[in-house]
Amino acid sequence: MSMPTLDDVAREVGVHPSTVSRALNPNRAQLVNPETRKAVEEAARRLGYRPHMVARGLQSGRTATIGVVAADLGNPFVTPIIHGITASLEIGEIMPVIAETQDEHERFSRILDHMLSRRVDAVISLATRAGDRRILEDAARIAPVVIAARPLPESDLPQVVHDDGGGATMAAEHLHQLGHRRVAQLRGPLDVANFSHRAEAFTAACARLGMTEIEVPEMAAVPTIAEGRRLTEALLGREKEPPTAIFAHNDLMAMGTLAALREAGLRVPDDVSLIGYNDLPMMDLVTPALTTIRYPSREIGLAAGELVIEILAGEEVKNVCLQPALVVRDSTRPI
Amino acid sequence: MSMPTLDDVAREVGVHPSTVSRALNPNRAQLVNPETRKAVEEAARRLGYRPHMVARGLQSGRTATIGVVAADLGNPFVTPIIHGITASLEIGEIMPVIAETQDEHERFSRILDHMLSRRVDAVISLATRAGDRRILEDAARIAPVVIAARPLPESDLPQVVHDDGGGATMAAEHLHQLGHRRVAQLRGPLDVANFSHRAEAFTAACARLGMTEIEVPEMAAVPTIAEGRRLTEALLGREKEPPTAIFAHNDLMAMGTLAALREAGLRVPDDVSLIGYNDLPMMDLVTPALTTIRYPSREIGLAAGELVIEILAGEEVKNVCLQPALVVRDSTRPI
DNA sequence: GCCCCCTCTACAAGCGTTTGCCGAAACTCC
DNA sequence: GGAGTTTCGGCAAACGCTTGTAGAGGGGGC
Repeated sequence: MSMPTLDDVAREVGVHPSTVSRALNPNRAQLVNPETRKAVEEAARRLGYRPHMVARGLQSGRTATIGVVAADLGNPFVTPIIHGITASLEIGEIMPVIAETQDEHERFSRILDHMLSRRVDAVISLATRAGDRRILEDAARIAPVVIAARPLPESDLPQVVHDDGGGATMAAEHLHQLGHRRVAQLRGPLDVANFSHRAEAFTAACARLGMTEIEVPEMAAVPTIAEGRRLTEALLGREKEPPTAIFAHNDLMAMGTLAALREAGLRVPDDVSLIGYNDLPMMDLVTPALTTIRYPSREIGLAAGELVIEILAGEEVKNVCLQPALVVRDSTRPI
Repeated sequence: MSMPTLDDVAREVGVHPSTVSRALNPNRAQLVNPETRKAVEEAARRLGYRPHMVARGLQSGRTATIGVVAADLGNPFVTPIIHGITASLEIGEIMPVIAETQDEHERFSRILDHMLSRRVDAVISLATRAGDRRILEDAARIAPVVIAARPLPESDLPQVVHDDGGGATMAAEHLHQLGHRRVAQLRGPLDVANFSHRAEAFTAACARLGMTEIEVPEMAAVPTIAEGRRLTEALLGREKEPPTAIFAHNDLMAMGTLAALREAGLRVPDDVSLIGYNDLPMMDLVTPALTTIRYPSREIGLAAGELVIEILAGEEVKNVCLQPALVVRDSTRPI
């Protein structure tokens, strides 16, 4: 169960541990005689020596580890982001350490503490909410923090985000172009910046385009299928005449809307057009195939990983903002 | 950027670092005078002291970290498992370190090496293939290894798996009960034990129930939507008369089958019944809603995490085998 | 009043690396 | 052949923490 150390290899070869260390370190290997080096490598292989990254980390201050804070790994939206992160990190042999906040502030704080304790080389927050600003900025004084997926407005922290306002505007324009004039949006929790941006931009676009936005006073606590259903039911219950189109702040809620509309005897897109956000996997397979705004999840993850690598290399970095794209399928149609 | 250490706190209070260490360690705190302890805690808080887990890990040999090896985080099948793992690990304040093999053996081996180098306290392999037996058993001599999701047959390593044979049998029986007599299965890669078990059990059940199994000679390299489509097209191309029902080894392939059948002008379930495996999220939302065998992903993850905790606590553990369940929806119907 | 015991804290070693410094040997050059 | 340079490798400190040991001081029992 216990693994050989540098000392063991050194004893085997008959040299000093520091020599072994040098021989095995590509950057310093030219400091040792090729023959010794060969002998060391040979012995290391024979004994099955593996560097003790923990010891190295203590000495060097680097753990080749980054912390990834997600809100909820059960949400199909986050996986592709993490997938992107691990893909870009692989080159640097960095591995992500993952934790979930469940969107609870206190838990977020604990996780950040924990990660700093572990001396991760950097942290990527995918779970940022408006109220988390303080703890994130505090953490950033200890280790580099990258904000990804959910923006933190007006912050100096490096960010990898997406033009949520642009996406919501696309949605509004698409509906307008199809002739819709009475529309509604189902909002996600507004302390997640993506949703507040979407909400504002959509409302602004409605005003600009002369569409009537039917108020849906409530917003989702957690933007899930169940919440989409609930909000839709509330909307239908309140309005004598439903809107001709609904913009759901994400695809999950859109799925709930679909179910609620169906139950209310309304067909999509014949009676009501529906547009989502994110373009989750399989959204082309539901019926009707969902018109949505594509959110570049994997690319966000990739960019976040690359940003981290640049930061660790000491480079000057700039924020990244990726663009949405309208994906027209079958859930929207001309009025 | 540099954080206070035990020494800093000790200096602040005017005691020896070891006293600080004890004062801050709940298990040993009764060894120090309550007043000193109070002073220490106070100073630690004031300075923003955080224990250096790396140093502690070097000393204690424990990193409170486990390695999770997945094949591909892009596959919606694995996320719920990881979700379950992090949920169960949270209690022990253990965090998972994640890497992806992309189902490449060489990469798997590298990752395992890497994780052992990091001195993870244990490894959970979600990416096991038949050819990985050796490296896993070697690794298990260094750190506890738990096999989850994909079984490793006839191994002494602790496993958290699922009765794939039972699930495939359920599928066959369901089809038989609906009156189907000519059926086919689309197989995943057989060096992943789940698929070989499903394949064997399905074939056996067909024989037992007197159903004709139409051979699909090829199997998927990677069981994706595209592969499902490809296999289905191959099947349709070869057979003058298609089977009346198809069992796809997972839902992803089933989605591909659905598309291929539709393109060939065959309706599901009217012309061909289709049953998948896994019950991925949203499979109830596609059209037709997919009949499938539920795979308890989250529970597998939870159990794997719990198993790790027990192993680390030195307890004797036994394998876990969870049961599948038939989920009947709209893609199968009586002939 | 002496001894013993108990409570509390200090000391130091050790976990496995890395790395600056120094010395020994070998080589170069005239 | 001697001075200077290079090459190679050993030594030891340091990274921040835990923990066994030991010692100082105080209290209690007789």
